[in-house]
Amino acid sequence: MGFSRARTNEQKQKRIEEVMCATARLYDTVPYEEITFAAIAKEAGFARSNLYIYFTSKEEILLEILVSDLSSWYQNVEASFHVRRSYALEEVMEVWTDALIKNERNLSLLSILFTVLEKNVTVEALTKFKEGLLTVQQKCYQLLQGLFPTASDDALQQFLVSAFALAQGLYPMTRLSEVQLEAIENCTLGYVPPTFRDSYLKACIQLAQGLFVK
Amino acid sequence: MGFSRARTNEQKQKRIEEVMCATARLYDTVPYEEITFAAIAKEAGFARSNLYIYFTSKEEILLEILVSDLSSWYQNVEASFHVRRSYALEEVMEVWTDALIKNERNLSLLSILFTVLEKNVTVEALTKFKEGLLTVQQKCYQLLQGLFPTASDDALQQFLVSAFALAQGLYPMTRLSEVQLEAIENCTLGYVPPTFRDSYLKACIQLAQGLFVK
Amino acid sequence: MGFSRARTNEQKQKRIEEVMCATARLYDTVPYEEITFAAIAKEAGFARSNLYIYFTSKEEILLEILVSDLSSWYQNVEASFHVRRSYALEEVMEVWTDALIKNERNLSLLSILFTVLEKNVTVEALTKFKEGLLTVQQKCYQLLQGLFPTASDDALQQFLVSAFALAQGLYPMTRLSEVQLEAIENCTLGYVPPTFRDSYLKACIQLAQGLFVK
Amino acid sequence: MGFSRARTNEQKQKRIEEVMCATARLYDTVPYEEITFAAIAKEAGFARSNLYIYFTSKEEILLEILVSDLSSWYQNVEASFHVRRSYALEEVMEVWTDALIKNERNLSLLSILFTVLEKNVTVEALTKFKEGLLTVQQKCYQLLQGLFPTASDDALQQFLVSAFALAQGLYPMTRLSEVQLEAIENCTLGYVPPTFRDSYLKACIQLAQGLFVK
DNA sequence: GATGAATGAGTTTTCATTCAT
DNA sequence: CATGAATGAAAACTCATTCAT
Repeated sequence: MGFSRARTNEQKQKRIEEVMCATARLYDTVPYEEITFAAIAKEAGFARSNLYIYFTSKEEILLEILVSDLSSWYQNVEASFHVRRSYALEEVMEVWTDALIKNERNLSLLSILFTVLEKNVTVEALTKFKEGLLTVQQKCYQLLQGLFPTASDDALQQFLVSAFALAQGLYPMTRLSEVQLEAIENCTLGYVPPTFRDSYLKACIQLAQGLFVK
Repeated sequence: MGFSRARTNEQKQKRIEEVMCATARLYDTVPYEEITFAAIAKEAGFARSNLYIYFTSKEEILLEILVSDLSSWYQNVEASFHVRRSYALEEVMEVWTDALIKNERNLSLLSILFTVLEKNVTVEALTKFKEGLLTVQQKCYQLLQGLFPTASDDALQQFLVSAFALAQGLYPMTRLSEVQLEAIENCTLGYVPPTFRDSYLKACIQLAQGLFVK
Repeated sequence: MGFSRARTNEQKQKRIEEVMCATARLYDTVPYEEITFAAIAKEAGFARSNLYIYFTSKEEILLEILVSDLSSWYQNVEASFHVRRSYALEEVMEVWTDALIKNERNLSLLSILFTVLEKNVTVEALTKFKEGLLTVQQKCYQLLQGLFPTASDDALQQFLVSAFALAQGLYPMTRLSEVQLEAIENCTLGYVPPTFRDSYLKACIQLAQGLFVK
Repeated sequence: MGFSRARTNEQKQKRIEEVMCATARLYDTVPYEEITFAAIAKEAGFARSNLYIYFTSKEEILLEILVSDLSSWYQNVEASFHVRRSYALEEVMEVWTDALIKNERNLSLLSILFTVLEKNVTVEALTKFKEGLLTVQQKCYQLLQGLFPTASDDALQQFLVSAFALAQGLYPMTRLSEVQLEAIENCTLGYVPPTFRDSYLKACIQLAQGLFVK
């Protein structure tokens, strides 16, 4: 009962997804350090040692989740532009931003991508991830190229890098834990944490101006 | 007795600095997870249990180091502008950027500030840190106000947030480990990692344009 | 049906030999503890669980290998004496020793036979092995009897036991790992590890003197 | 209650001895693979993690035990010869053999010294052990030199190596487990396991003849 | 105040073995 | 017969933390 063996490739794929789901659920509920193979196994409902068949570290799993999140984010963005007409810069940036906000886990994972996830992973796993990441990045590039045909290649690249870096840096400033909020309240100097949508949108519009400079 | 207490406090302060130095040294040489109370104690040359008198977690120590790094960064920036004359936006941004680059540990710590450091620390320690952080931030604000007197408060705040977020997000994209570099090389799609100075400077100049919009 | 069973038995025998070969290859290349059912299965190229049909522990496999090694060693020795003439004691011992040296794995397995292999094996497997071992031993006895017709039964038995025990004890003293060699070098007291051929030959000649005592 | 902290060096030494005793007790009662840090800790009555302060592997502990056993064996042998007179070869060998038999654990550890213990140990630990081993070996050498003044250096060395190798190889042939005994009984060919004292003594006397050859 | 021995909890990892297919 | 996913158990090891001195 309860547990059928993963025999065919599809079943195996299903197992992998079960692990990813369990990990994602954990990621949404407990702090990062509490995500261990033990916790994932418990959440997924199978033996810890069984996980080793599919993954070799939690970072590997999280990278897999991130690729999937990024892909669906991109599809979201792309879908918003299928109509054949030209868009104002502000419109484009709003779509871009709102698609990001739609999947918070995506933003959250991006925030620790280079500092945590990529630092604790084998070359093989990272190569696989990068392949996926660069694919999305390239699609973004082509999409922007279509939307802003007058922009130079360099400017587009520069925008992409800045827009991602900004998202990665800004997001954790705007999603604060209880402890962080309390600490801010305790401060004598006033501080109002930024809102992601507002700050990111404004900054992106500003950065996007660079696309139209000769 | 008053004298004795002062002497004790001095000694205490000296101890604290020794711990910070040792931790900073470790941070510069070993990966983050390898910084443990055991390692710090060994590096500082005294008993592990002794550390508990001064700090309760490694994050607390790193926050302390970060405040100090940020302060000296700000002093660097400020010192560059003591002359009484007006500066071009590009000039200001270059100084700002180059001062950041001067202390890489500062950038590195900022990159994990909100995602790692602030998440594993007591309210008390975080409050103390935030107090220091906000002080520096306010000084930055005032400095920029002096340099760009026509900019609105909101625009200045928005710039500050974006500029910091960008630094935090961009830096780890540009300082890659061996594994990261190897993974990139393995990829079929080409990818050239951005340079911090170049990308950051360009983006900041772009962001700073927002200071002059009505 | 009888044919089919025969065919099955042949296949089974082939499988067994594949396992033995794979294990022997492993034994020659990796340290003992790294020889696991997982490693053997991988080396042999079939499923781990499949091994359980043929063997129940790695020691069982190694015992099988050892019997085979011992047999071929004995054949080697015997073949050297097929000529109808009498041999000097020294000559006999040289042949005996050189045949041993020819198959190092044999010596290596003998060195752990009583201490490791026989301690981790079922009675059934051990019985089967002992049967093979005693057969070889008896042939040795008869060969020596032929070569030294004046020697008493007791003396021959005593010689055989000593000669084997000596080989088992001496061999590991002469095949040292990197770590062992380094440790020896580090010692303040000088130590030159013995050479197997030289030490064994001399000792055997000495032991064989006992064959001619009344 | 029950457990005072090891503060002074003597107390620390006492702890080390407690660990060694516990390990020795285990060695006498359970098969080798069952001697783990967990088992030793349980036997010694302290926390497993505490063991890591004193030792880093069970082999290290067993080597320590072996040095101690060897030393007491040597003292035993030496003490038997304090009288100022000359001894017959047979007498010497009897003393030598009986001293060996007195400490069975010594013989048992020697039997796995080169094949098991020395293979799973750090260079540092092994160096320390070898230092001790060579010291005993040298004393043996000098003792034999005194007893057999006409023997050449080479012959003495050769004898020592052979005598030790023989002990190491012979002992496990004579101390058989239940399983081993049962397997022998099951065999169609008869086999009577040798007795250590008898076989070793005879072989040693034979080997010692080599001391008087020019 | 400083020390370092001692602890307990926890994680990672691997193995032999089973069992459904 | 053969497979390989799944399991449970256990080993090695490390860390933060406490506590007697």
